[in-house]
This record gives sequence, structure tokens and C-alpha cells, in this order.
Amino acid sequence: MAVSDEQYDPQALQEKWQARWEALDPFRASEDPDDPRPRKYLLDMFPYPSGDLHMGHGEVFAIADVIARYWFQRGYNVLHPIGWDSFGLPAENAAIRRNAHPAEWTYANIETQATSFRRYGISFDWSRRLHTSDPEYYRWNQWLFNRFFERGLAYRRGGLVNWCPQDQTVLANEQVVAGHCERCGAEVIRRELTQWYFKITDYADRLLDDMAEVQDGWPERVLTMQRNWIGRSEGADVRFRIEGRDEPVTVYTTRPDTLFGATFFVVAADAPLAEEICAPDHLDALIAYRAEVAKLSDIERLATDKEKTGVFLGRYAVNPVSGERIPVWAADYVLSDYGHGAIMAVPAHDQRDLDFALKFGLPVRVVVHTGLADPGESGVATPGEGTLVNSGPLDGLAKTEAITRIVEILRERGTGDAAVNFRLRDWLLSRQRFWGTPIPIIHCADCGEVPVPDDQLPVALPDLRGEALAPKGVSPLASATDWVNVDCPKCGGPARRDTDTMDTFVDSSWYFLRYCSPGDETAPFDVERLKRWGPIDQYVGGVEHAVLHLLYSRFFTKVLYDMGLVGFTEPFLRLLNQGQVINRGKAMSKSLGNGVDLGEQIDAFGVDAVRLTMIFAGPPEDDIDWADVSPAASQKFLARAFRVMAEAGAASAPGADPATGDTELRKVAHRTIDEVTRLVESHRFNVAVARMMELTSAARRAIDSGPGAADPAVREAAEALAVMLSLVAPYCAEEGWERLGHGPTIARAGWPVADPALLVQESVTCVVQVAGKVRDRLEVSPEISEDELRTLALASDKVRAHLDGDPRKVIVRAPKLVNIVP
RNA sequence: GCCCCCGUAGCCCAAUGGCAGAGGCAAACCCCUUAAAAGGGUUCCAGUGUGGGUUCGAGUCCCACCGGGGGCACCA
Repeated sequence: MAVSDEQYDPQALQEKWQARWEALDPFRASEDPDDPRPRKYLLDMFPYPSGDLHMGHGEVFAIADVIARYWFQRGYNVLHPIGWDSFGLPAENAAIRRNAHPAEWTYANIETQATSFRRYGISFDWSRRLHTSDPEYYRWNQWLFNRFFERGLAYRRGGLVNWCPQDQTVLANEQVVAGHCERCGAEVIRRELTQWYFKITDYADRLLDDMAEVQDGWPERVLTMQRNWIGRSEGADVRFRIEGRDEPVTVYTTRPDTLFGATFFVVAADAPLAEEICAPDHLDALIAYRAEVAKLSDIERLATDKEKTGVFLGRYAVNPVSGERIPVWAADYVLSDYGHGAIMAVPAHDQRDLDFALKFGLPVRVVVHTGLADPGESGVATPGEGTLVNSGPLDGLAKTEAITRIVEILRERGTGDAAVNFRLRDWLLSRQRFWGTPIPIIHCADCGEVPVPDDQLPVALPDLRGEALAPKGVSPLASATDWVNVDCPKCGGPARRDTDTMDTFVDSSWYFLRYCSPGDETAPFDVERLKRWGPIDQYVGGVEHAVLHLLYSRFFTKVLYDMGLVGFTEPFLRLLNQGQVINRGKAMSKSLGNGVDLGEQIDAFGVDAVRLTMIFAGPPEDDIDWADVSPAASQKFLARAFRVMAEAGAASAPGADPATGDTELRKVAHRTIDEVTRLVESHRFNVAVARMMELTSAARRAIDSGPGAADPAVREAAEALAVMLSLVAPYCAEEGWERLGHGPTIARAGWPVADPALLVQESVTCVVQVAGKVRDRLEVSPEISEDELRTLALASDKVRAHLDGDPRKVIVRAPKLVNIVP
């Protein structure tokens, strides 16, 4: 055997095996309904083609591939698809800069990433590849939009919306993070615009309640974030009469028990209601106040420490239960799009109302006795529990009883009822940009909003490029006159296409359904095939989508369920959020100059070593600081493992009876198989790798100073190692598998099975403690009884030396521990 | 301000309430080698952020604090 045969040359292995794997195509999922193998659906969040793959991709896909390859080895029919989330702004911005079409940049990047994925050795079923910017894909966005429209789940309305001045488009609430655009970071402003919405609020209750289905499969923090985002609250609607106005005004409150403590009334300054209510001689003040508020950015307006502002509207509201007259104010701390855009203010028990009352000298009346200082004097509201006072029929009641009682009273009088409110707003889906799915609506002067008939889909994007795409506040599509002007599908008269495109989160809300039947030309997905594959067994991706993509996908799934197209209500049974790859304690960035290039790492250490480093660095959820890990060390380990496989392969042929091999090594191998199996199942991949390292060392010792490379136990260990290692380092494992005399591919080798007979230990070391200190160790049978062990322990000389008479207590945990309390 | 997660050798990380160390990095040394690299091996290193509590027994459970990370923050 030549030494060079045992040398581990990652680059050579990559070249050799990548081509062979592509020919063998071992990861194609079977659609044969008679395939007896149980199915598993593993999904990675599909990439946006921003350039080549980066370190973050390297981590997610390495992690997900461990799970996918494990399932393949366990004999599942695995669906592990790949596609690209290829609509979106960066392509458009690049196209403007280069005077090109967004498709050029997009599809070039997709090819680059696809090539990198193939080299990275991920176990994809490439036959299902999709790109959301293909007309064959976005056609179905439009088809789905039409279905939503028919059901009243897609509608157009005017209102204040979030506008990103940088990207020149509106944004959904979910895409505004702390007042800034989620994508570009610019400060978001409010504009009054007529836009398309999806009625996700109709599903608020189910989005909340169905979380029970994934309670055990999703990270707690993602569930918490979604719960907070949906923001369900329970309370009551209360109708107040406004003097000088026929229509009463309804307010929502979570504390109807404090109704008697309402000392003023506030409407959102920006709501139309404010001017409707406003007394004529106060209108100038309101208009002036509105102008002041409009000058503020959202950041300033929403700052919690901002001083309260407002203006009296010259009107009084009448408390429906006490009959008390209270002044009506307009203020910007009341939001026009939550509840009814108006509140009853109870300064004693709500800090915001108290701040306002103190600023404007409004009365503060305690109606819940909490035992704390009077808020009117302390300046601190008392929102907690207590006994009702100054509240007529509620006096003496505790909070929950008072709420029940007051709701009864309101109901009897017809001035209110229990109510539920959500923080969740409808999903604004229009975008004033080009590189997205055209909204398939035609506006006709006579017929109104007319959907483009299904048989005329897709409404393809017109061919615009370069300067024509520059943001100008209205969609670039508006300038494509030939495209815009069409005949109304209903009456045939002149009409105009809607010129906005859809939020690209629409694309990703159902792509996982399309993977089951990517080429389907008659439907977005094949219902029968989806029944076999769905829902997704394991989803892997970043936590940044906790309330974006994941919430929208859950919404889509529920709508499609109601349409009878999907057989499940939750799309993702288990969710794994991988950590980030950082460098020297900080996120990689150009400005910090601490970027690490995935391609360069692979060139230097090989695909397997990079993947192994990602997996071995720590738990998958944790961030990896690339400065703390060593791909060079990973490469060394792989070389070591490779030599074990190569030497075992050279010394023996397949088929030897392992039972004739060295028992000690066999025990190590089988214990490793057993543990690695459990560790992979529980996603503790870093520990699984540590076990593989131990097995490699044990095999090394067996070859060098034990029974030798030809021993069947060495072969058995090397073969098991190869298969386990193939989850993380497929090239090294495949070559090792070949050296061990097996044909390609190791992907079909099958997971090793631990022999229970080799897992039992003949003896266990039992620790004997006296008062918690170890005083003796006994070699005992694993099956020893408690009584036997107690007798044995008490008979020990070393133990007796520390005992003074009879022990008070003896705790026996057979077979591993005895603790004697003297 | 409120809520959640995490603090274990110089570093990354293990440890069903039961002997604090599985694995790796770094360091030192030995073997192999003409030499170096590669390879093989040995050794060094913390009492688990701090202070209480529960328990026969706490890194693990509870409370408070300190430090780091994350989420929410006028939603009535």
C-alpha cells in the first residue's frame, strides 16, 4: 500500500465524487404512491440570490443536510428540495445601476449559488428546483390572489400606511422594525394611500390557537414572538354618547371595571373621527395640532418617554353608566388603527392617561383601591389588582368580578359588551416596485376591480430595464402604457391594469407546497401529492423570520386548508433556528472588514472540513464565532478518520464476520452507534461528532497497538464510522466507503445498527459516598439490587473508617451510587 | 421600563439532581524523522459569574444580584 493512497486530499475527492453523485442522483424523492418507505419532508428556508453563498448559508445547509442524510440512511423516502426566492429589491437596484434587466443579475446569481451548492455536497433533489421570479411560478401567486379575492380575503382600501422613502414603496407592519425599514434601515414615514391588503386578521384567533399544534416542535421564543405580534387582548366595547352628536362613539378597554374612573375621553388625532366630533370653534386648534404631529417621525412619536401632547375638542362625552360628563380630547398617543381609535381615559390606573391628565390638569379619580400611593400625587398609576371604590354598583368587588358585573350592566343597557382585540393588522401587500408579481386586477370605470381571468394568467411583467425601474413613488409598471391599458375582461371597455406588484413574502408563503409538484401547469400544487408529503417534518432557517415569513406561511396554509386544497392547518411541524456565523465577536460586515468568504474557506480546507467545523462548533442554535473554531483542525481529524478507513479497507475485504473481531473495539463501535443515533435524533450534532472522534481514536489504537488493521472489528468500526461521518463530511466518507470495498454511493449504505448485546456492561463502577464525599468505589454488576448494594457498601472497610456507629440514612441508586449519611 | 435565554479550564464546548471533563483548539514535552512538516503519544489546566435557599447530594431546581445576548415597548 502506497502512502499516497492514504493521504487525504479534499480537493481531489470533491472533483472525483461531485461528478459521480450527479450521475447517480441518489437524493431524488420518489413520487411512487406504492413506495413502501415512510416519507419525510425536510426544508431549508430557500435562499435569496444576492451573490454567491456566504458563511451563513454554509451553516444552515450543513445543519439541515445532517438531518436529511440521516433520514436517507434510515431508509426514509426524503423530500429535500431547493429553490430560489428570486423576486425582490436588490435585483432591481442592481438593474438600475447597470442599466440592465433585473433578471440578468438574478439568474446569474442563481447559477453561481447552484454551482456552489453542488460543490458543497448538499443532498438536494435538484429535479424540483424552482425560482419565484419565473412566470410559471408567479402565475400561481396571481391564481392564489384571485382565490383570496373571491373570498374577500384580498381587498383594497385607503388609509395611513408605512412608506419607506429609501425604497420608495409601502411596507407591511411586519416589515417595520422599530420604526425602520426591515430591508434597508431607512426611517419609515406614514402616508395616506389606497392599497391592497390580505385579511390576515380574520385568522388571528386560529393563528394563535393553532400554535398548540407546534408547541413542542418550535423554539419557545418564536412562539412567544408570534403570540406578542398577534397580541390578543380581552376587554369590552363601551359606547359613549357625545353631546351634540347623534352617533355614539365606541371605545375598547381591557379594564371596563375602571369605567367609573374615566375622567376624560381621547380620540386619535389623525382619525377622521376627531374632526367629526370637534366643536367648530376648536377646529383650528385641531388642525394646528395635527400639523405639529405630522412633523414628527414615527420614532419620535412612538418614544415612550415622549411628553404627552393633545388638544381639547370643545365637546363632552357622557359616561354610559354614571352619566358623568367628561371632556373629549384629541391626542397622538391614541392610535387610529387599534380598537376604535378612541379611548376612555382612566388616569388613576393607566400610566399614559395619568401622564396626560397631569400635563393638562385633568382630574384623577381612584376607583381601584390597591393599597399603593394615590396616583394623582405620586404620578405613578396603579394598574394592579384591588378592590373597587367610588364605582357605584361595583364597589367592594375584586377586579375580575367587577369586569363580569360591568359587562352585564353594559349589556343590559345596550351600551356595550365584552370584546376581543388584536394587535395584528391586515397584511399590506401592494408594492410600488417592479421586480415582483403583478397584482392581477384590472380597474374598470364601470365594473370596478375586475380580476384577470385564470385562463389569462400569468399577467407577465412588461420588459422594463435600467432607468425605467428607478423609484419614483409610483410603480414603474405605470409607465408601461401598452401594458397598462387593456380591455375590461367583464365589459370589454377601456380599463387599466393595477400597476403595483405583490410583497415578495407572498412568493415564500406557499413555495413549500409547490415543491411537491414543481412542474404542474394546471394548479399551484398537486393536492394528492401534497397529501403524501405534507406537512413539513423539519424546517431549518433563521430566526429573523419569526413574525414575517413564518406567520404569513401559516396564514396561507390555513386559507388553503379552508379551500380544501391542503390537508393540514400548520405547515411546519418542527422548526430549527440555526445561529449566525460571526467573526471576532461581531457580525461580519464590509465596514468592519471582518468578513470571511465561504468559497475561500472551502478552497483552503475543503468542503468537508468547513461543514464539519460548522457542525462541531457547538449546538446548532448557537452562534459560531469563526475566530474560535479551527477548520484546519477539522481537516486533520478528517485525515485521521480517512486513514483509519483506508487502512482497514486495504487490510481486509468486505463480508468478514465482525463477531470474530476484537470485542473491546466492537463495544466502542456499537456504543458509538447507539449514542450517535440518539444525538442526531435530538439535534446534538456537535456531541455526535465528538463521539465519532472517539471511535476514530479507538480504531487507531486497535490498528497500531491492538489486534491490527486486518481485524474484522476494525473493519466494522471503520464502516460504521464512514456512514455516520457521511452526514457531515460526505466526500471523505464516500472515498472511505470505496476504500472499504463498497460501491457508490454511501448515501444508500443504510444506518448502522447497534447490537444490544454489545451495549451491556459486565460491571459498573459504583461510587460510595459518606456524607457526600467519595470514600470507595466498587465494581458491581449492572443488575445488582438495592439491598445487595447497600450491604456491600456498608461492608466496605474504607466506608466503615468514616462511620461512627450506625448510619442515619443510606441512599442507594443502584448500580451507580450509594450515599451514606452518618 | 417589562419579558425570555445564557454565564463550566487560556479558548470552543460536554455532563437523565449522583465521582465536574466526553470531544476539540491552544500550550509544553516525548516518539518517529538526517531535518522539518505530516503522523503517533503524554502532560498541564476550572470546582461551574456572585450571594442565599431546597436536598442525603446542586453546574443542573428555587430566589436575589452582576455580566452577556435577544424580544417587546404609547395596542388602551
